[in-house]
Amino acid sequence: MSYLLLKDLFKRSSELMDTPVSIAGWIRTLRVSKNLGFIEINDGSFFSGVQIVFQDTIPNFEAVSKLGTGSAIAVNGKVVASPGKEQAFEIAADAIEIVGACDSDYPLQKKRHSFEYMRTIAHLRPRSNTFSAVFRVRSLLAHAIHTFFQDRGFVYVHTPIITGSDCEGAGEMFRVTTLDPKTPPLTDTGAVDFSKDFFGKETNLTVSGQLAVENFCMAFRNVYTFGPTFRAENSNTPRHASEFWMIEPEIAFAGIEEDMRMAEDMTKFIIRFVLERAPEEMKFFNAMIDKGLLERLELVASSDFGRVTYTEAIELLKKSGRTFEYPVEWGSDLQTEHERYLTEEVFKKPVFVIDYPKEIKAFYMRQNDDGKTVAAMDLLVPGIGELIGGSQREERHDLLLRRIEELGLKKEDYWWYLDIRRFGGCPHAGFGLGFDRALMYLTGMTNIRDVQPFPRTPKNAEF
RNA sequence: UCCUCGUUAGCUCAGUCGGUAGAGCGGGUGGCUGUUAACCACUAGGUCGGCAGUUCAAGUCUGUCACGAGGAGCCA
Repeated sequence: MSYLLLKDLFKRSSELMDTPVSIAGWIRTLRVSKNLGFIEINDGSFFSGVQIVFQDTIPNFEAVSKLGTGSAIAVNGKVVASPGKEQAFEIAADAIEIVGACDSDYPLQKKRHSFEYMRTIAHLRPRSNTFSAVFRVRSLLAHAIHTFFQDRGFVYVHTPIITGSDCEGAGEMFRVTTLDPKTPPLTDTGAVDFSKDFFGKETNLTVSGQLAVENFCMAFRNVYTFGPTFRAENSNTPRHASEFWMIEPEIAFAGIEEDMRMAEDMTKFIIRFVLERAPEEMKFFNAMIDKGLLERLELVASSDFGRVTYTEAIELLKKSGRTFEYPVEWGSDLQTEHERYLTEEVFKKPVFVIDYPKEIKAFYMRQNDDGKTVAAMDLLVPGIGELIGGSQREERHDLLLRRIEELGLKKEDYWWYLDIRRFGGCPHAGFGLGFDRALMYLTGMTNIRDVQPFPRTPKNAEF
């Protein structure tokens, strides 16, 4: 048995007019009077649902009339022009099969629910308009990312999810172990003996694929990793989750300029890709979630991104005459309020801030000739602030080693990372983009928990 | 982790000065031949987040814990 997807029904509606079709989906709403009724079903393949009209001439009229929202049905019928105002066509049903009835305590109603409530029914929320649209766009955005890089010859690298290095340096990690927490093996000094653990050493879930992807970059030139990352930080904000996806491209024989060009091209590409392929969803977000969304995305997709050095940015902020909650001073990191001022009020478009003080950036970023700054870049965009963070990597073995020692890191932990600086090292650069945050930016959704299918946050892993 | 605000019917909320609880939607039953969050009538449904305290009396005041949301920090 094969049912037409509603996506295809809508695409081919004029050609299918007055012809028989079979469709299947879940009831969104049902209205019935004495001897005719209306059902709207949606199968998740398309933003809109389709209206089914049924008369008491179908054999199970009584049973169908009693169905509630959420029931699964299959319909044989004919595509006909609709006299109603809300839709161009509808399905005149010849037969309706009740595939799966829905208990009366189905929690999704035909009205607006709060996002907070929807999070408590994460197994059902993809059946609602907003979440249905969010998760179709999420899938599309992943497609866009892969298309952008694959079309440009990048090699997709599956960097490990379980890592043996605790040196990725980006926050608290989740430990991976098969040891019994009640009676772990102990060393002579009483510490847990991880040499007896599954991998023979301490292992964790990855917080970033960057160090691994840099190695592959030294073999394939242009690579990217796109996968889940994990942070055990107790962050309780609408922008943080304990599990999230990151995109991390890395390019060899290239520097910060090429890195920025790639970031700009990719940002514009994914926006256009989603606008073109999910116009119904994007219109819905613009109307119901975030009124300025389409205008803002069009602006970003069509403008040349600005450039400013960190030092210049500090000057601009100091001269702004604005009082910020956090003081502006060379050497301290830009706060969200500073970033938004720069991109929204000074430049009024996306802007790269480059050449940050080395003290506030990671050890692997390439030192500039001034000895004070590193070749780092952050992409700031209106409405959200930082979207992408990247850098040219330090390819000079001696300088990288010195930086590791300055920061008190253990060079033994980085032996393989340092090795690629000895065995044919070359200038290379890359960036990281939080996939879920990019999706928030594209949809106007303001909480990361509402763009992830089953979000993991502190104290929440119910689903 | 810190600060602020919340938690009352399945959902969204109201509840006055402290005096034993209300609406809309949803559910159930019935009605209706073109509906669009259909409509109309009837109806069931509550340990007011937990625990302690003040009081003759607590949904209402106090303390505390849990959970949720927003802001901050950390960051993606």
